[in-house]
Amino acid sequence: MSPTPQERRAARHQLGAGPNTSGARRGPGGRRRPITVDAIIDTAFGIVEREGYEALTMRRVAAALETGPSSLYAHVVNKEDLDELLIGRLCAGIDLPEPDPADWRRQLIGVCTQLRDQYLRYPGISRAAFAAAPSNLDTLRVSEGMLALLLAGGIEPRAAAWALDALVLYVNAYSLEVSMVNSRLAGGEQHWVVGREELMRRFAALPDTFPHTKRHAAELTAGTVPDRFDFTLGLMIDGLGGARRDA
Amino acid sequence: MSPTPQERRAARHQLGAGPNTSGARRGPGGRRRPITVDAIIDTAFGIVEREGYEALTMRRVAAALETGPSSLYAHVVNKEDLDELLIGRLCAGIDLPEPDPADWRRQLIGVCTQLRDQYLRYPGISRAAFAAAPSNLDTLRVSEGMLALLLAGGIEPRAAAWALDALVLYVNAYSLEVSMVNSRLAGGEQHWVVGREELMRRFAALPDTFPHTKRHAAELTAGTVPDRFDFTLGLMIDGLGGARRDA
DNA sequence: TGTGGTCACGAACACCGTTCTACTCCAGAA
DNA sequence: TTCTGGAGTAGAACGGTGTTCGTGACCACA
Repeated sequence: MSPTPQERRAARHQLGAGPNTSGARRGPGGRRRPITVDAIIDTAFGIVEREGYEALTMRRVAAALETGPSSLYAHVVNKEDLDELLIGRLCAGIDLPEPDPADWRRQLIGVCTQLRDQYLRYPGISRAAFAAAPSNLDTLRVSEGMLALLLAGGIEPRAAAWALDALVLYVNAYSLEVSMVNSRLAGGEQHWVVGREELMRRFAALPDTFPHTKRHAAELTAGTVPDRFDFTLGLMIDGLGGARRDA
Repeated sequence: MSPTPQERRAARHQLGAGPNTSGARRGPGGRRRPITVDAIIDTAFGIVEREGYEALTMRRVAAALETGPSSLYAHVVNKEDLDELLIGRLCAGIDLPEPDPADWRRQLIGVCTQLRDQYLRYPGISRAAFAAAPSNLDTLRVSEGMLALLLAGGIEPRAAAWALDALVLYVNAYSLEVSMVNSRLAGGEQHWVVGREELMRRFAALPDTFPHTKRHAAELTAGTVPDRFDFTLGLMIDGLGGARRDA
């Protein structure tokens, strides 16, 4: 009766009319809490939050659940499937505002910032977001919300659709890069990632083949990381100015 | 006398004043061509070009060189190091135009397009570009060239530096996503990636919770993939309009 | 001719995702 | 109450990964 993992995955991509099957069944005697998809997702999130996406392994999840790796495959098709479930739940937690035509830019930036913060909370998970198919219902929900904001801002539908793609892609890429740099800063003792002042010193010490990089070493290394995020989002959204429907 | 792989890596990041050591040493009797860093890079590129970045394995490279995996570690520190070498050589092949203040936008788009085409020629290799440190001299050369174009366009240095980051990040992300979709289209027989018409049909069949996605299914799936690339680049570069130095 | 050092390579270690197969345990039928 | 079937669990194993260790061959030079 309970659907096989493959069926659940299909439902996730096709139509959300599934019965949801949220009744977490457990034995009355409570001998040992049975493995559920939700339990798998929870422990997976815990691992990623603590040790990063690189550490997210089927074996690690199974060990945290005090079982063997093979037990997971009764609930999850794949590691790829697990990734998709994680991205889905992450997207499900995003607040989508009611579009306000007078404030759509700030609203849009707010959604992107929520996404970024969630991605950064689980370092490296945006790598899984790259692989997530666009037909997943949870990610589609976020896309729909962002599309609504763009349309409320009077952006022409075709430009809105393409800008949506660009924004989502940038948020993913930004989060992935920040996560990678952070993890290398934390993990390696004497790794190749260097601090800002060291990077600036190194830029200034470059040969004369790099005149602009040398001269503007200060600007190149200036600004906090979130500053750059806001800057780029502004860049893209302001670039949409020419694509207004009423223009 | 010949530098250890670690020393070569350090030289790659610190100063390009190294003697280059391009003399591919080989035995006069020519019993068997010795393994060189260049030979490793060449065969690695071949593998990625033919079978994608996922197939790039130390063992695969070693097998193509008719040796064991451990033989590579005398010339290359790591797989990460090999990745960096690949990105470096790829960047070394990029043509950087002499900045023309009247044509800097087209020139900049041209450089980005070159990067994209190289990334797409070696599917999935942009994943390695994400991990490449910005202190690599070859990637720095490309950054320098793009920075020169932005400055020639009269963009304020700080905005130019941040826009540079944003552009490079977007090109990487775009290439990675396109590569992933392509590989899934080619590899899986009945995979989850669906064609455009099927995706549009599925969008149109969504429940009423997705009104905008339903209504604009045509726009959402319209346009070729390179069209979207040019659109986003234009978005970002046009958004720079307000950051002109002379404005 | 000897010798030292560089390089190559087979074997092994610890991991990974995934599958096969046996086994437990409980719900429902007789 | 007993039997039976099936769902869920788990151990062992397969083929793959990056990386290291120790051994061995080879060539340039003293």
